[in-house]
Amino acid sequence: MSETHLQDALGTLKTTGVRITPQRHAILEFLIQSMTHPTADDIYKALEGKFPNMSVATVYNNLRVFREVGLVKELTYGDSSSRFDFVTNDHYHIICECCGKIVDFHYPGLDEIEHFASQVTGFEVNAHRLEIYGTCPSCKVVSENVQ
Amino acid sequence: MSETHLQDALGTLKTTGVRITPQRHAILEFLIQSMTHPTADDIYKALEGKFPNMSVATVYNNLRVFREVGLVKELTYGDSSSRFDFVTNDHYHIICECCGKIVDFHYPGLDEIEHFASQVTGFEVNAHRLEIYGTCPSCKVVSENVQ
DNA sequence: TAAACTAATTATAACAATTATAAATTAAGA
DNA sequence: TCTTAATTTATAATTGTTATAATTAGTTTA
Repeated sequence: MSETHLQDALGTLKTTGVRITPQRHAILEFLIQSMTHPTADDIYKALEGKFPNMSVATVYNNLRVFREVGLVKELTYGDSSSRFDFVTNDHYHIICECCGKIVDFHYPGLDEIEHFASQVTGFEVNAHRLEIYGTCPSCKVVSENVQ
Repeated sequence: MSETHLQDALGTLKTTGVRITPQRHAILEFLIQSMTHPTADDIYKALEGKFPNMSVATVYNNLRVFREVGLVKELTYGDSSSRFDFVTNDHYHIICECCGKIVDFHYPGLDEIEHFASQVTGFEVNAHRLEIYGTCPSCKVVSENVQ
């Protein structure tokens, strides 16, 4: 399954005329198999072993390229650094305010609110972003024990 | 109306034991009357005339204080710097991907999706964040003329 | 009202994420 | 294989934000 994702992604690069370098291959592979929505630095560190000479700039450059061709989504939260998410089918994120964990969940599109906003503001709507914030099960346990 | 907001905000500061300084007064005033969701630097520049000696740190410190007492919301988008929004009643934002304009609109809460996410993930839900992206009316006109 | 205490401001330096630059390298088509 | 333009690397620069320490100013208490 993730193998198919990788093949699809490489196909996308080919058709959009983006060269497939070993670094790009590795970054994509890591993003696909990673369930943790890594930061640029996470990716850099994870690939240090395979590419001892890789520059941080390469990671940033390629994440931008991937974003531009629609393979990757950039998630910006309050904290300093962006997180990157390989785009598969549409899903939303729920984020633990205690430990920062991000969990995916699926939900039918919010067409209604998009339509409403478009009516009210006169904008032409393209997309939306939704996140839910709360406390994950394991942090809940911890906070109960503290009390 | 915005006068009331200011009074309410000052009241909140008083009850939470946060000192009301001229700088804080001015930052709040600016945030309330501003319809543009300014960055910290916008605020700093706007108050330069009134407070020639004010430090950027003061702006950041106070925005953090305001956020902590719930007067202000920090909005982080892809671009480098955060934007700050005086919290009135609940509203959402629609953002123009062309010119960056942010427009408020009201919509009933999305309790259903919060509840759903909570069920599916086991999180305890606190809040959510929703933004709509699109093209604002004036940018639409421009892009039509270009074609 | 004055003194004392504490919080806030200022100026500055430090930091960290990201981007720009230029030289060296390399993927991919002819 | 050769050529060319894209990519990588190494490094420096930039920028938003935070930390620090000294100064200033609100607030409380006597």
